[in-house]
Amino acid sequence: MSDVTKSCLVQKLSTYISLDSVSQRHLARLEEKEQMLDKAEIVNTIGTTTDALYVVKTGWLYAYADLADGRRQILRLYHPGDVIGFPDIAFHHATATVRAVEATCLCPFPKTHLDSIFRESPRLTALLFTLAVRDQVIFMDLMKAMGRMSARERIGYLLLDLISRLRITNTTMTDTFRLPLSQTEIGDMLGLTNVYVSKTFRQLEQDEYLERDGIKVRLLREGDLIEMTDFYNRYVDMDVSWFPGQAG
Amino acid sequence: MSDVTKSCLVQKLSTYISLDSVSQRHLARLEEKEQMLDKAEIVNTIGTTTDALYVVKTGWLYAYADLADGRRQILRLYHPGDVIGFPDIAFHHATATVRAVEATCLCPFPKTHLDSIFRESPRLTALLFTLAVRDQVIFMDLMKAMGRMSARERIGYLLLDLISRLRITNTTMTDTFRLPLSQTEIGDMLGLTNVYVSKTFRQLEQDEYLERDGIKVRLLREGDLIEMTDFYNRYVDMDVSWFPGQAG
DNA sequence: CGTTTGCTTGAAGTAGGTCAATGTGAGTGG
DNA sequence: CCACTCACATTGACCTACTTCAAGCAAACG
Repeated sequence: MSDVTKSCLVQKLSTYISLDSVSQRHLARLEEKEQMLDKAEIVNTIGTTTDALYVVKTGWLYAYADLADGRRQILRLYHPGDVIGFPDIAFHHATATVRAVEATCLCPFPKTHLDSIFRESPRLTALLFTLAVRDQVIFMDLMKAMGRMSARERIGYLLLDLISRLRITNTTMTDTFRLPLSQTEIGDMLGLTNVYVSKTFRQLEQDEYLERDGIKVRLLREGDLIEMTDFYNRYVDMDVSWFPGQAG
Repeated sequence: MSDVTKSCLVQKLSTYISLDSVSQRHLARLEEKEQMLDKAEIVNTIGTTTDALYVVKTGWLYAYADLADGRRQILRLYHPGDVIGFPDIAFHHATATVRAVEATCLCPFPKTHLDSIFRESPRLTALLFTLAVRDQVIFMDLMKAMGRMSARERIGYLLLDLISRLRITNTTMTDTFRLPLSQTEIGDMLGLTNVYVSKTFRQLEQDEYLERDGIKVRLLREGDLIEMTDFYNRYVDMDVSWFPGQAG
């Protein structure tokens, strides 16, 4: 049982619903194997075929796509307890390249493990489905930021999103968190240049929205940031009331 | 049976997998009722609670979010055969406002109908899950466009996405389609102003990428547009090979 | 200890925004 | 059938948020 309780995946999913033993057994199968990655190492390349998904055990990663002329868009970030590769189960070829931000530990598992979850655990299925559509909502929030917000607002939005995600599993976290992304990477997430990210960060610092200390960021006026960016925390407040009941 | 074959939902889903009679019966339940909407009428407002989802029978609609100062982002478009409201099943409150682009017919159904699909039809569940993650991929494609592409590229991307979606159900369509969106709405989808949308459209016309005739658009050099925008058609090429088999 | 990677800062350029005027077709009431 | 309105498209002049280019610096790293 200690193995199960150590799993970030189980820990993350448990914050939403209680997991019966059948569900826990299904989830445990997803973390049977381990694979270590160095900083900047690539998990899977866009356009290649792959049968594997991954549970993130430690470290941050991101999925991105390149344009022909070198422009790059980072599409999503993965933290411990997240599953990499759901989008790819819908297609024959990987739709994005995934790269490790830092040294990382992953647990690969085959697509077919999902199949058995769909057949045997309606409750877990409902949760996975709900998380998939919740991710859609989070993408739409981000689209609102990218389409209609200034650089300052976008960066504020990103910081709020990050701290909210980290709080899912780290309930003791207050206003400070580790941000292991370079400013070029932040720009590639938000559609900005590294130069302007730097300038905007300095401004936010000067206006006392935040403090930085190396890789650490401290949000000084989170409430003001929330108001500035019209931020809504999608990581709490999920509706699980309609889920099918627990299996025996 | 003629009722079932007339359903855009069944028609759309049938292009991906064969639907057994159990699945068809489940889907038929989603279109038992009908509701008409006028142009510009609102389906549900952001922040309100709702128990209903909707199958689109005829007409276009869109979901959007407003910022405090009047800026607006259109988040997604709905066409006949699409389901409105999946994102909302994850939350207690609606995450966006949905409005009819033109006169529209919807079929409302309660969340609980999904529950029974999850329990009784693993194959349909797998399809719905796959469509949800496919939508994620489409959002990420759009994010790439919004984050890293010029106005010209973004508009090209939108036109390609639209024509590809329309081709799912209208297999005879060639290079011309009806575009009932105003330039303000197109701008609100792509993070541009109506003024610049107008200027960019004129340029695209002048460079002979397209022709316009009132509400109709004709793509003259679709291949060049695809290359320009690095477009990948996500509406074909889905992987359904891993789905659970058909029920009896 | 040289090299690389990332952050900062400034100067100059540009894609797209803002503002404002004009045109135009679709509806609507008389 | 006409006059009026209204929503939408177009166009031009001007503006600015962000980019590009370039240089200098600090920290990490082999």
